[in-house]
Amino acid sequence: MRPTVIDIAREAGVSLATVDRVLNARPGVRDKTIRAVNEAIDRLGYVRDLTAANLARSRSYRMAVMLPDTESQFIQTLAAELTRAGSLAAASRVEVSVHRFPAEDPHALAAMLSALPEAEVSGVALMAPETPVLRDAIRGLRARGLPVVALVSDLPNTERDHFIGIDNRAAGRTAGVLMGRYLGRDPAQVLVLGESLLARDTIERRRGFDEVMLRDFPQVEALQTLETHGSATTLRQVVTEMLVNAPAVRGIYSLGGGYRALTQTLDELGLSGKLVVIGHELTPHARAALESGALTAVIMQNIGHLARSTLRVLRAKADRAVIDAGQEQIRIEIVLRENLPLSA
Amino acid sequence: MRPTVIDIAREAGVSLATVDRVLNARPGVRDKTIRAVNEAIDRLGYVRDLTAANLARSRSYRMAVMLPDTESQFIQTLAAELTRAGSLAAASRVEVSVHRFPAEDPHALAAMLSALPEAEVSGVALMAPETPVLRDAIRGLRARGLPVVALVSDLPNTERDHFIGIDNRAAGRTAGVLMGRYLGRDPAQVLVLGESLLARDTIERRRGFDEVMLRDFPQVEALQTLETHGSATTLRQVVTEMLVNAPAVRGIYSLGGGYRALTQTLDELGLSGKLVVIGHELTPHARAALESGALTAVIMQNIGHLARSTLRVLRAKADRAVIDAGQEQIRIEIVLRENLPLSA
DNA sequence: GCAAAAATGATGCACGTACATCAGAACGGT
DNA sequence: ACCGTTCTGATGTACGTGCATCATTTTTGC
Repeated sequence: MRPTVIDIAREAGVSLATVDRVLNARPGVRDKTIRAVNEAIDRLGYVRDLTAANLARSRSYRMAVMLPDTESQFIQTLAAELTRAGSLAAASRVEVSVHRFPAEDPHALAAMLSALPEAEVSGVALMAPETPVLRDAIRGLRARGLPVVALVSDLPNTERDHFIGIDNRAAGRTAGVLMGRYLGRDPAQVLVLGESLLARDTIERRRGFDEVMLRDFPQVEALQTLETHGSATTLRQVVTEMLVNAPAVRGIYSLGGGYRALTQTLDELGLSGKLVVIGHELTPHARAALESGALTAVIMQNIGHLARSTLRVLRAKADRAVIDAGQEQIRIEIVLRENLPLSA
Repeated sequence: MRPTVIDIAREAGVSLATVDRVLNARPGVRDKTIRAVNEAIDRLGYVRDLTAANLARSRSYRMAVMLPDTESQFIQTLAAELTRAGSLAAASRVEVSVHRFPAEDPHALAAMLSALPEAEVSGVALMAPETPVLRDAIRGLRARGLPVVALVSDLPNTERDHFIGIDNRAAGRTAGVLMGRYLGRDPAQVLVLGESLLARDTIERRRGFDEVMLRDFPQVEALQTLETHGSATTLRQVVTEMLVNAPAVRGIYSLGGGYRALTQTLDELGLSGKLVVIGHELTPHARAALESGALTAVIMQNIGHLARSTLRVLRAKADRAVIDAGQEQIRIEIVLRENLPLSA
């Protein structure tokens, strides 16, 4: 049988109340006694039963997740996965509420954060660009004792407890090295597409991509980022124009999504499968394009993992428990047709 | 507040005992009453609190894992990760015992399996080649009500409940496509190294590799697998001999580990960084070789994930709970220097 | 050596469910 | 309407820990 607190008390020659005080770091215990209890714990190999502990605490966790109201495939999937992870975690007393804020309005987000019902929320995850207002809002949350984690895009200069996501610069480097090696030794040009030049993740990826290109593949010229503003028409227009006028273009690097418009355009130009095309995020269209050969590789982060990790980390932070770094690290995954995951 | 069984009883107009009978599918409840209770459950959105349930059941799980006694880096890491995952899971009443069996003796494994203390074990995971004896042993375990999962290498023709690992053929294809594209359009030869030609995973990888090579890269010739028997001396000998005599060799595909001897040999020949070298499993030596450029890419499965997944799946099976397929799928990961994970 | 302060003990309820027992109610068949 | 069977209710204990209260002991400061 597993030892319980009662066994510890007997072994250490103290009362149950004292063991409890030691276990929960409550005041009013002499150092000597603390040591005696800890030694008993070690001797018996006691491991606190979390299920019982949580039950007794009758603690439940409500995690608030703030996402921009952008309607990109990525955000939508993330929201869905968070909700799904939340419904599975309901059995462990974790509830998730996903909130959306106007993407371009940091003040609105800050207002939402300070309006969170203090007593009912035990953790906050947010995906937002770093602004002074947000920094203050996060400091306010932390002051109220709430753990805060940055999601997808880091907030390095704030007091966030943790970052859950990938290093986008490294992701860009990864895309770069694949592009460079796939293109080979001959001189070539690469088209770079981005929805918006302002998004931090896009900038970071581009920076990583260029870094590798300049260092390892001087024969490849990465052209200036073409902005599509998320519009299929714009994308088709700029891509067509570039490809018709620049025959040296042998690769396309898409910093974001927009696979449908891109593959369609390539198809129309009769170039499907003839260029090295690398993008980010494995959307359903990206899957199809990988399978057909229109898309060469996708750099992705596992969104389901992202969602589960968020809940686990927030919970661990709320409990002041340790985090399994290995489990929570989000990998920069390279997806080819050959290693396509079976499901989303 | 979350509804509890008491709320359900009140809502359905029945007693707590009846709700309990319905929840746990115990006999002695009329269909009509069952329906009434289930409707109340739906109306209130009741979710059974697993922590309380398990506590009350005072249920604990002992999972037995059977691994071959091979001393490869991979197996050792797997064993370590399983133990680690087990110590973390101890807080949730899960215990893990890792057993080793003589790699070449299926009868010994079968004997160990049938000797498992029936009442004290609630799940079995095993990594072993499929043999008739093993098939029978697994059938025996299942008959005793124990869930059985295959680990790393599948046992498709047995009654195992689940397989946790990657499709090695797809992993071989992934290595193949990287090799082919990295080598470019010029004719080239590829050296293929394997520790043993008998291991099922090795065979599958080789098959996947050849499949892609023949289909997509006819200009590349994959040479016959050179057997190293896990010996550094043999490896050095065969690799040196081949590389000196065959100047057309521009790539090396290592079906298993043995990175240290390989990079050392390449170094001696002054070929470090000049060939496309692709291998499997991210050992500490592989990390170093990736960082130095001696190794081009590694195809891996996340061993920590493997271990955690094993425990989660066994537990879910023991509880007859549903499995989150997305979370349990082990990915075929491509690791380059650019997307090296921070830790193991 | 005494009072005040600090440390410890004893105890009991709470958390949400599992499970067992026994009494009593509703049911179906004759 | 009677009986036996099948359902249902009422109740209590248990699981391992959290947490609070109050009594008691030990330590500390002077």
